[in-house]
Amino acid sequence: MSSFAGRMREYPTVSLDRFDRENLHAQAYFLSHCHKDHMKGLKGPLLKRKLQFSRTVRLYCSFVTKELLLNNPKYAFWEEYVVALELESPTQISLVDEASGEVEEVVVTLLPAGHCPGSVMFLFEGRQGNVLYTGDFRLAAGDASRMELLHSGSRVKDIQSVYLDSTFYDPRFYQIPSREVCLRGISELIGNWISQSSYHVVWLNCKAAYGYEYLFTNLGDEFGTQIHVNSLAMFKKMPEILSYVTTDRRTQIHACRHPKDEEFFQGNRLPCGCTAADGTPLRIISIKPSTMWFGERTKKTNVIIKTGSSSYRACFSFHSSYSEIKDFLSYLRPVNIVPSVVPIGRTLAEVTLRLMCRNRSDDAAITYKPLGVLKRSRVQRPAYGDTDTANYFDCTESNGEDDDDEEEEEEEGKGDTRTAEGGEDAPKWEDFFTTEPLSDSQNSQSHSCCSPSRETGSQTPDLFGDVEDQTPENLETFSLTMSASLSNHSSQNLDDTLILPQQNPNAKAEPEELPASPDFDIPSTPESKAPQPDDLLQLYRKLASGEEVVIRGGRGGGGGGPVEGQ
DNA sequence: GCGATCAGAT
DNA sequence: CACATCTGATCGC
Repeated sequence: MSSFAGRMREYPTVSLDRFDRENLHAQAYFLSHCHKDHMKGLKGPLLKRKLQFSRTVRLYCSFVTKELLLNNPKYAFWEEYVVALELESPTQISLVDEASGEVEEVVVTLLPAGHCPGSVMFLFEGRQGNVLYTGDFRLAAGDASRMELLHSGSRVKDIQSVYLDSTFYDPRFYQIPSREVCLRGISELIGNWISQSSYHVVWLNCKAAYGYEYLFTNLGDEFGTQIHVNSLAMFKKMPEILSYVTTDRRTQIHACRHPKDEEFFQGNRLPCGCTAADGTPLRIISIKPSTMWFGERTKKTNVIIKTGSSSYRACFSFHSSYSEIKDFLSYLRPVNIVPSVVPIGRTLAEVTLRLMCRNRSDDAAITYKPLGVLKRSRVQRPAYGDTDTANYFDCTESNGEDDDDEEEEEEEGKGDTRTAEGGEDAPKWEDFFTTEPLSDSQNSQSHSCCSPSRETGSQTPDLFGDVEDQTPENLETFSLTMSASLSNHSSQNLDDTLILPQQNPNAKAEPEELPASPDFDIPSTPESKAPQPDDLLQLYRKLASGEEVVIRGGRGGGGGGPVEGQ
C-alpha cells in the first residue's frame, strides 16, 4: 500500500496521489490512477474550498482516469479543475505561486503504467532535473527501453530520482508470472469448465477495484461472450471495455459482486444467483485472482491453484515483481530511488538512502568510460499484447529439465530468446545494496526542512526528513537489519533467501543490545529477531574486511549479474 | 452527525 | 504470502 506523502523533493510545489495535509498548498495536482489509496484527501471539503479560490491550480491525469474519477459523484466537483493529458505528449505546466506571482515551468509526460485502466507514470522535466514518479505500475522487463520519452536521442534521459512503486521490491517476490501466462492459465480453466454445458458458469471473484478489465476483455474475446458485472456506468465512455461487460446475468462468465451477501454465497458462490433463467441449478466454479510469486530459481510455477472442490486461485498481479522492478531501475539508473512503500518502523530517509544507486564507483566508471559505452541499447519490440511468448518462461523453463507438472499446464514460449536489455553497463543488483556513504554531491542535496522524525512508518513517511546524518555506521547497521528481516520472510524458494545468523525474537525488548545509533530502531516486525552481539561482531568484522556478508545459495558464488539466465 | 482513524475481514 | 477495499468501532469536533 502506498505510503508516499505526496510530494517530491525536486518539485515540492506539486502533489501527486495525496491531497491532504501539506498537499493542500500545492500549485498543481497529479493523479496517477483511480485507486482509493492514491486519492486520500481528494474529496475533502478543504481542497474543494481551495479550488474555488484558485485560478491556476489544476488536477492532471490521463483521460481514462478523469473519466473514472468524475464518474464517482463524490469527486464530481473536480469536473472544472481536471485537465486530462494525452499519453506520451510532453506538456508544459506553469507552477504558479498565486501569492507572489512567481512561476516555475515544468514539462510533464504521462507514460503508461500497466497497473489499471488509465494508470500512468509522470515524468517531470524542469529546472530541478528529471524525475519519474511511477505511481503503481506493472511493467514487463524491457518495457522502459521501449518508452520513447524516457529517451533523448538513443540515450536514456538522465533521471535524478525515481519515486518508485516498491510494493514487490523484495527478493521474495523475485518473479510473478507475466500477464500473458496468467491469462492463459485462467482461459484454460474457464474453457474446460464452461464448454461442458451452458449451465456451467465461472465467477471471477474480483476485488472492488479497477484493474481486472484486462481479464474481461481478453476472456470476452476468447470465449465470444460478455462478462456479467454490477455496473457499466464507469465505462460508458470507454467502448473498448464497455463492449465486453454486461449487466445481463445470462452469461457464463461473471465478475459480479454482492457486498453484503457474499458470505451467504460462500458455499454456493455466484452473487447474482445460482439458478439459470429456466430454474436449472448452475454449476459454478469460482476463481479468485490473487498475487502469486516465485523465487529466482523456481521452475514449477502453476498459475492456477485449486483451493476447494469448486474454487480456484489464479495468479494476477497489479504490480511489477522484484525482477521487473530491478530491470526497470537497472535501465534507468536514477541517482535516487525513493520507494513508495516504507516498511513499518523505518523512515523514508533510511530506505531512500539504502536504495541510492549510482554510487561513487559507478559514477567513476561512467566518467571515465568513452561515451559510446554509455549508450544503453534500446530493444525494439512489437507493441503490447501481440505475442504470447511470455517472459516468464523465457527465464525459467529454458534453463532446465522439466519437473513433473500439474493439472493446469501451460506451454512454453519458445524461440524468443531476446537478449537482456540494459546492455553490459547495467549495474549489478548488488550495487543497490551498497553500504557506501553518499557522495558529496548527493549529500549536498539533502536539505532537511523538518526534524528527523521517527514516524511509524507507512502512514506519513518523512520525505523531507533528515538524510544528512546517515553515517557509514548507520548504513551498515541498517543493511544488517534489512537483510535480517529478509531472512525471516521464508521465501517459497529458500535458495533466494539471504542467509544471516539466527537472531533473538525479543527484538523490541532488548534495544540496548544494539550498537548505539541515534537514528536507528529495531524493526518491530513480529517475526523479526534482534541480532546477538556475537553475530553482530562477526558481521562487523566481515564488513570491515570487505567480505561478502550476503550469502547466496546455489549458483556458485557472487558476481552473477541481475539478468543472468534470462 | 460527520470525518478521521484503526482493526478486522475479504 | 499480497493487494485494495469495505465495514464497523471508536474518537474528536
